[in-house]
Amino acid sequence: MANKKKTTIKDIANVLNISAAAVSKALHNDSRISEKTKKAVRQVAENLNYQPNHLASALRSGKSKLVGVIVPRTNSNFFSSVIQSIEEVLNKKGYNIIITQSNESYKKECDSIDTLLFTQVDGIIASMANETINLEYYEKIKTKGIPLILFDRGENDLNVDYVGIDDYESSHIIVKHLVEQGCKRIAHIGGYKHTRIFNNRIRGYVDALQKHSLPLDKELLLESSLTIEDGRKKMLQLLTLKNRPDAVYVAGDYAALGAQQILNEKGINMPNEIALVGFGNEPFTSMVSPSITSINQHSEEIGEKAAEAFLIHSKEKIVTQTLNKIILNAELLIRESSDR
Amino acid sequence: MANKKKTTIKDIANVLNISAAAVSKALHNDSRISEKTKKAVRQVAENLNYQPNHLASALRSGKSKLVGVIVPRTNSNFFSSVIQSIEEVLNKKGYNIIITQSNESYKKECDSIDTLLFTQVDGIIASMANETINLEYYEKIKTKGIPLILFDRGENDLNVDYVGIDDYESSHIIVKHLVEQGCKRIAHIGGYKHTRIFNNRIRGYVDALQKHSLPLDKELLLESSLTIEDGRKKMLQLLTLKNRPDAVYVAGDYAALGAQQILNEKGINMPNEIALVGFGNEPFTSMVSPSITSINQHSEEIGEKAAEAFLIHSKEKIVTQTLNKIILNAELLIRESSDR
DNA sequence: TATATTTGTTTAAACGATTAAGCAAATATA
DNA sequence: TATATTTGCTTAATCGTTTAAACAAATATA
Repeated sequence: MANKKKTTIKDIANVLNISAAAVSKALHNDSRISEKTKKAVRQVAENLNYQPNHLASALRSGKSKLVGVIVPRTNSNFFSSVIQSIEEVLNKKGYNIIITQSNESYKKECDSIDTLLFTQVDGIIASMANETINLEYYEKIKTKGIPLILFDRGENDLNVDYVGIDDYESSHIIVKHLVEQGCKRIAHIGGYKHTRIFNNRIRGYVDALQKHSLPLDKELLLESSLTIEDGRKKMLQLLTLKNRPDAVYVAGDYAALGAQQILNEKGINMPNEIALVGFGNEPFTSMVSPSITSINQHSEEIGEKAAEAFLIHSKEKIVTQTLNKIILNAELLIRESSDR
Repeated sequence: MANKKKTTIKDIANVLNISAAAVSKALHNDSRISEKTKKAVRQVAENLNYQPNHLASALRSGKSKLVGVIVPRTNSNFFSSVIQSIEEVLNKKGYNIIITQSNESYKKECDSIDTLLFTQVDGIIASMANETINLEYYEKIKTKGIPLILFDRGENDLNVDYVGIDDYESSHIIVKHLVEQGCKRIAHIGGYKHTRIFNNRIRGYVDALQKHSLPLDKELLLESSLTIEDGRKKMLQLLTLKNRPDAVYVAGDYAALGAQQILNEKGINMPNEIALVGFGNEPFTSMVSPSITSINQHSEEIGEKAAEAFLIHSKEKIVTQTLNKIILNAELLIRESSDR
C-alpha cells in the first residue's frame, strides 16, 4: 500500500492549475493569496495527504525548527522531567527536540554536540557531564552562532544563559534544618569540586556551618562521584571515624541511597543516630524506608525557563549570547530520614 | 567570532579551481576521483572547517540518516539502556537517533510519530505506550514505506519486526522458582491484558500453575497499571483475602516496589510469609531491603538487535515489512525477597 | 595506426520548499 | 478620464548537496 511518491506542493499546484509558489504561500496564510485559493489548497492538501518536506523548507529557510537537548543521562527523574517540560514549551512554538545523552562522558558529549550541529539544530539546551572541564566544544556552538542554554550543570566561563536552582542557598537550608533537629556534627558527601553546582553546595555547606557556629571538620567533608556505590563507600568511611557525624548531607540522591543502605545494613537508626539528607528529590527518596529528606529542584520550571530562554534568543537576527542567569528557589522536602 | 557564512563544497571547489561535483565525489571517496584531488579536497575542507550540510544532502539523497526512537518514558533503566545500545550500533553506521517519549499516552505517541515523520527519519524503532490499542498511526509509518521495528511492547497485528524477551517463558521460570521455594498460593499482579507482553505473562502464569498442579484462584490474579501506587493498592487487596497468597509475582518492578512497601509497613516477612518477585531488573530492585527478585530483560541486547533489524531493512530498495520476531531468553535474578 | 576503454573531471538537472521581483487585472484616488 | 494602488498570482532564483550524463584526455587493445 506504500504510496510510491510523497505529495509535494507541486502536486497540489497541478491539481489546482496554479503555481507551486501560490500553494506555498496559501499554506503559510500569506495575505496576498485569496481566501478562495487558500481554502482550495488546504482542501487538496488534505485530500492528497500532503506532509511538508521539512528538509526542503529547513534548507531553504535556514531554520530546522529542531532544538538539541544534551543531558548526562535520561535515566534520572530530574532530567527526564526537565526534558518533558522543554518539549512541552517548544512543541507549542513548532519546534521539535532531539535528545542525546552524554552518559557523564566528555567524549560522548562532544559527539553529541557534533551530531546536533550536523543535524542543523536551531539551538542547544544542555546540562554538562560531570567529566566536562574543557569548554572548547561548547565554544564551538557559540561560534556557530546558534543559541546555547545551560541548565543545572553549567559553567560561568561560557558566558551563556543558565537556568538552575540556588545551590549555595540550598546547602544553607539543609544545614539549618539539620541544626534545628539538634545535629552538631554534620558531614557532607559532596560532588566533584570542579563542577560549579557541587562547588556551590560545598561552599554553602561550609559557610552555613560557620553561620551556625559549628566547626568545620575536614574529615566530614568528602568528594564523591555521587553514584550509589560511591555513596556506600563514603558512608563507610564516615563510620570508621573515631568521632562519627550525627548527620550526613549528601549532594545527590543516588549517593544518599547508597549511604542509607549502609546505615540500614549496620542497623544505625535514622534519623536519631544519624540524620540523612539527599539532593534532587528522585522518586525513590520517598519510596525507600526510611524515606529520605531531599531538595526539590523544580525540574518542570527549569525546563520551562530554559526553553523560554532559547525562544527569546531564537527571535534575534544576530544571536547575542548573554550571561542571563535564572536562579530558582529550591524546596526542602523533610522526610523520615531527618525528621526527629 | 561567529563566521558569517558556513563553508560549502562550492567554497572548497573555488579554492581548488575544480567543480563542486568533484568536491562532493572526493569527499565521498568516489573511485573516479584521483587520489591527488581527494587529498587536496580533504585538506582544504579541514582548513576551511567544512561541515557538510545535512539538510541539503538529506534532501537530495532522500535519506536523512536519522532514526526515530519512541519509548513510553526515558525515565526507566530498561528504556534508557535500550536507547543507549541502539545509539551505539547506529552511530557506527552513520545514523543519529532522535528520542521521543510517549509518557504512556496514546495521544503523545501519535504526536511523536508525526514529529518523526515530519523530520524525515529513515526508520522508527518503538515500544508502545500502555494506552495504545489503535494501530492506525503505526500503519501510517508502514504506508510511508519506512522501516518500523518494535521492541518490548509490540503488537502481532502490525506485522513488523519485533525484538523482546519471551514473556510467556519468563512466567514459567518465575512460577517454577516460587514452587521450588515451597510456595503453594502464588498470586499475580499483572499488567493490562490488552498489552501483548502482559497478556503473555498472564498466560504463562496460568499455564505454569497448571503445569505444577496448582489450582488457579481468580482472586489471586489481578490486572494493574503497574505503577508504584497501584502496586500498593493491589497488594493491600491481596492481604484482605481470607486465604492470603504465600507468593506474589508482579509483572513490573515499580508495582513490585509498591507491594514491597506495603509488606514492609505491615511487618510481613519476605520471603517467608510472602515471597515477592518483580519484573524488569530496575536498579532499585537490588537496592531496596529486602532486595527484590526480578527478571533481567537484556536491555542492551534488545537495543542491539532492534538497531540491527533496522539496518537490514534500510538496505532494501523497497522496504519489506516482515514479521521477524527476535525473542531473547530472560534471566531470573534471585534476591532476598524470594530466596527462602 | 585506428579504435575501444578507462580515467578524471565538468555540466546541469534535480531534491522540495521559500521568496524576491514582476506583472496583469481589479479597484481606488485624483 | 487618467493615474496610483491593491490584489492575486506567476516566474525564476535559491538553499547545498547529489548524481546521471557528457566529454576530453590518457591509456589499452586490436
